[in-house]
Amino acid sequence: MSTKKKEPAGRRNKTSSDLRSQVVTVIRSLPKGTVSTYGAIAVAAGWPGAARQVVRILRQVPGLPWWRVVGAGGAIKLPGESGAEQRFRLQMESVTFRGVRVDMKKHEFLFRRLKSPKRW
DNA sequence: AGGGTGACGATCA
DNA sequence: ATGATCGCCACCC
Repeated sequence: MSTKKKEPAGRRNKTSSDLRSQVVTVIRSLPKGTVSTYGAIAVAAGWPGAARQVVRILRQVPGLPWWRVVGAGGAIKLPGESGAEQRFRLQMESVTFRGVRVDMKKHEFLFRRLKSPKRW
């Protein structure tokens, strides 16, 4: 074994395409009338801390229910017209707001045990 | 190689 | 609640 490279521990070494497909799957699993956050999706996809990548994927992959993904606390992060459209689409799915943010108490989709004791 | 960017997120003033 | 800062990650000059 010559020059064996060590991978930084703790970091996912899977290719971005793997993670990307997982993120896509997670996003597509969001039921109508529910929402999730960039960060939560990253965690659910096994990619904690990669909220920004979730955004990138969201923009790059067509056909995803992008409007069901909001910022932490239910904030609409999309600027301008796009943000208005997102809110409109959500309200169309009976998602309610509390001021400028989604009422997460009622609509946030909880993925299977993001944290919590054993068993996922 | 080096630096800038973003639909982020948590923390602090 | 608002704005600044810092940490994070992949992508694009």
